[in-house]
Order: sequence, then structure tokens, then C-alpha cells
Amino acid sequence: MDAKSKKVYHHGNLREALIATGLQLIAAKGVRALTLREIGSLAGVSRTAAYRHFEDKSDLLAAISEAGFAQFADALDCATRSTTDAFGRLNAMALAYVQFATDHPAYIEVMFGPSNIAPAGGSGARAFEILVQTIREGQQTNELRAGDPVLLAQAVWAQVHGISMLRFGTDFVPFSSDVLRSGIVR
Amino acid sequence: MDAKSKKVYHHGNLREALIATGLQLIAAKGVRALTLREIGSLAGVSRTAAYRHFEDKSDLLAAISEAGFAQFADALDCATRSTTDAFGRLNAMALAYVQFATDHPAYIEVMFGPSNIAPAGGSGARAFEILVQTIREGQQTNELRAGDPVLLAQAVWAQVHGISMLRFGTDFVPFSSDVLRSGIVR
DNA sequence: ACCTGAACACCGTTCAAGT
DNA sequence: ACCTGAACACCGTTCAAGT
Repeated sequence: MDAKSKKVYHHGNLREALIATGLQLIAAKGVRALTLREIGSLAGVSRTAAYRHFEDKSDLLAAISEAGFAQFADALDCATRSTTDAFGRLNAMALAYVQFATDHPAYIEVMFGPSNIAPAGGSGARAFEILVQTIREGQQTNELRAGDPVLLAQAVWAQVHGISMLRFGTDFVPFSSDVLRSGIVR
Repeated sequence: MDAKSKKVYHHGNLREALIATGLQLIAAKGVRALTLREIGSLAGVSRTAAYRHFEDKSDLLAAISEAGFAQFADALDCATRSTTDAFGRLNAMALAYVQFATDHPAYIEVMFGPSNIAPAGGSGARAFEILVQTIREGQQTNELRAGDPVLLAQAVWAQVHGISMLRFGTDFVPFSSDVLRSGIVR
């Protein structure tokens, strides 16, 4: 998103344009209403042009998912820089997680949606690694309790993921950020 | 599922048959591949017969979701009866939750899937209430720490939900039941 | 009251062409 | 190398009929 973002596709970076257009469509009408044909039309190309950049529909979905995970990992990474104490970092990451889910429901829908969608390339693992590393550092400075950092990371991740999903996916569990105070801190 | 389950539809309880058939189809090929026409054929009726029992496709999905939540709430309810101490009950419920997600991925896919699906009738709320009540009782006998039982229920629910979803929805977070040991116990 | 068949406006995907 | 147009086998949904 520097200087080359104009109406230059049609003979330019169509692939990116299709991903972006698909995301808009999902945001507007949900994954269920996602249509390869409409994406083409909206992007100003033929309705079958997408097949020159993606194997099929689920391949496009996978690309959108991967783009989402990349942005997501960036957000978590950025959050860890906001402070230096371990608990502050974990808190910031948790908030960033929930925030991302709130701000980009369309991404979330694809990233964690129906299981037939490929579970992202490397960005998903990268996001998880950031959390593990933060916990590991917090243990070294004795701010966080001992234990397998991967297991602890799973616990926190699952908790925050659950909060993020339940918040908009269903409505019978009201949300409060007080929930975030859980037991991992020493 | 008593004595009336035979090949009696075609002029019988088609509605139930359609729900069951739809569930099978989802289990076999995922929600994305769910087709009203195929459901009809598989159930031995015309491909438009479903419209005599459901408004449209998402109405059928909503009915499947509700059926799933009813069964789900039953499973949680049953789990609370397995023991009398609060922690044991919570543990049993958590395991029942994860177990349900493992045993019935098709239900889960519809129940917590794409947001355009209606969030279930009363069974979802009933399931949550069972958890709140268990926590409340545990607090009265002083087995669980104090605090708003609804907030605590949210924390546990989110945790267990996260574990259940992450277990099969993505693969970058490996699972271990050790994760279940979290901070709500006094 | 419940079910069917034909019909309409859509899809995903393929493939022979176009530039 | 990248894009288009027509074509095929599907869908969801509607509606006039059938029983």
C-alpha cells in the first residue's frame, strides 16, 4: 500500500486485488455469500479470471486466510513491544487478539471458519511462537510461574481465542474484559 | 429414537429425517458441501420437499444447530451428575464439552460456524446456565473462589471452548488435556 | 396438508480461443 | 503470460399442479 495502488490492475497485480475484493465481499455479506464470479466482476475482470491466479475457490480462501494470519501475527508482535514486563505483554497480546477479532470479523471468519479451509501457512505458527517466547522470557525473569511454556501458551491462547470467538459468534455468553484476569500470573 | 424409527417417512416425520440426513451430509463433506437438493434425494423425497418444512437453507441449518445444542446441553447436564464435588463437576463438564466437539464435529461446525447462522434457541442458554449453577453451588460449599459466577463461567467456558475449537479447526496449536488445569479452583 | 416438476436466476469449473 | 466467452453440470428458490 505504497504508491502503486491505483486502478492499474487488469494488467497488473490482480492476485492482490482479488484477495482484497474477496475480503470486502466477506465483510459485506459473509463467507457463505462469497462468489468467485462476483469477485471478478467487482475487480473489473472477467468472471473466470481468478483461475489464472488460484487453483479454485478454496485456494483463494486459503490465500485470504494466510493474509489474515500475517496481519494477525504482526498485531501480536506489535503488542509485545508496548511494554517490557511479562504480564503487561501478555495482557497487551490478549487485547490485541480480541481487538483483531473485533476489527476484522471477515478475516476471522476465514481463518477459523469451516474446517475445510487450510490452516494457514507459516503465519499461524509464527503468531503462536511469539506467545511462547513471551512466556519463556517472563519465566526467566520470574514474573510468570514455572511450567512447560508451550502448555501455558496453549492455555492462554485457548482462553483468549474462546473469548474472541464467543463474543460475536454466538450471543448467549455476554462478554466482559474482566474475564481476562486468569490464573497464569504468579 | 424409540420404536418409530423405520423407513416410514415419505408420509411421516420428514422434518426429523431431513435434519438427520443434513447432519450426515455435513459429517461426510462439511457444511460448505451441504445441499438442499441432495438432502432431499438422500431422504427419498423430491429435491424441493424441504421447503414444506423449512423456510430456506439457513432455516434448516438453524434447526440442525438447535438440535445440536439440545444434545450438547444434555451432555453437560449429564456430566454434572457424575460426582458431587464442585471441581469434579467442572472437570467433567469440561471433558464433556471437548468430547462433544470431538465426537460431533458436524454439529460443532453448524453450532459455532459462520456467523449468519442463528445462535440457537434456548438450549445454548440452558447449557451456559448449567455451568453457572455448578459454579454457584461450588462457591456456597466454599470449594470455588468467590466472584461473580457469571464472569467465572465465562472464563471457564471461553477456555474450554477455545480448546475444543483449536483442537480440530487449526493445527498449529497442539492439544493436551493438561491445559485444563486452570485458575478457577481455590 | 404435504409433495412434485418444471422453470428461473444463479454458481464453480473447464476449455478453446484471443491478445 | 494473462485474460475472455461459451459451455456444462450443478445450486437455491418459486410456483403451478398434483394427491
